[in-house]
Amino acid sequence: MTSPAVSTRDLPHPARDEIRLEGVLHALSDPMRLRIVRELAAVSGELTCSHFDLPVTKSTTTHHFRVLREAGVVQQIYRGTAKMNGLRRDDLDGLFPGLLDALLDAAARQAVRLGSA
Amino acid sequence: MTSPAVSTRDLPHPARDEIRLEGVLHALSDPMRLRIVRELAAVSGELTCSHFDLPVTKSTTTHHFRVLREAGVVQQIYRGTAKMNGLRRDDLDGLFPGLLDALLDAAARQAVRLGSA
DNA sequence: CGGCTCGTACGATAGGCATCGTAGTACGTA
DNA sequence: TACGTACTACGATGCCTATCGTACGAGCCG
Repeated sequence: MTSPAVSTRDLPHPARDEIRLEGVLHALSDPMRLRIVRELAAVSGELTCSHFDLPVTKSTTTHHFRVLREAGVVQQIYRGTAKMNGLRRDDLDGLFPGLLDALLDAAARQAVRLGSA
Repeated sequence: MTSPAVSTRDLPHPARDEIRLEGVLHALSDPMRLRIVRELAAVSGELTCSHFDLPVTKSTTTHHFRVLREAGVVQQIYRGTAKMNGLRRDDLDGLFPGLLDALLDAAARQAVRLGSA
């Protein structure tokens, strides 16, 4: 090896300029993925895949994370056996200022509206 | 007839409380529908279905308008043979403040980024 | 080394959906 | 009434996708 990479495996991410609004909206139109993004935004850091306790199998969870990554919503890197996930907030805010916050706020409002008394 | 309705045909719309964020995002994740919404926002009024010159057949156009209506994004009423379409801006702004503007701004920025020099 | 955990890959399946074409309905007008 | 316009309904088609199960690979630990 010539470079001390974090891991031997690396994952394809779209460049900032390749991120499409339609793709982002489609990625966020799935309840599971919207939930993942909300949790990531709440901690404003990185989380492992296994941190999320979703009501689907691990195969499906992997699929959702890939959709989010390929849409440019999250960034993923391997760290040992774990895979860390983080929101691409800088890129999204740069491309679509205010959009992510508006989406998160909308999701939070809907959660309050539907989930509580 | 007991009521002077605008038309004999009426179209089912979701009530404001029934509008779901995921549905709105899904509706807007299609390029055709995003384009329709952008045009509606630009005129801030009502437009007929036939006003839109989309690169799809009229069947498909009807389908897209129905998706937008059932998601709660647009409101439709018959006026004679024409069907008028308008954004449900008040309802969307009430449920998700700032979201629609952020989405329209994001779409405009992407259009500039992709479409012009 | 042996096993354990985390995550992936692949195939299958079932459902959704964007698109089309054709046939039909509602409304206005000559 | 007869015709034209605006939109709809329905069926077909092909693609995408959310889900699962099983088998596998990569890295840690005893």
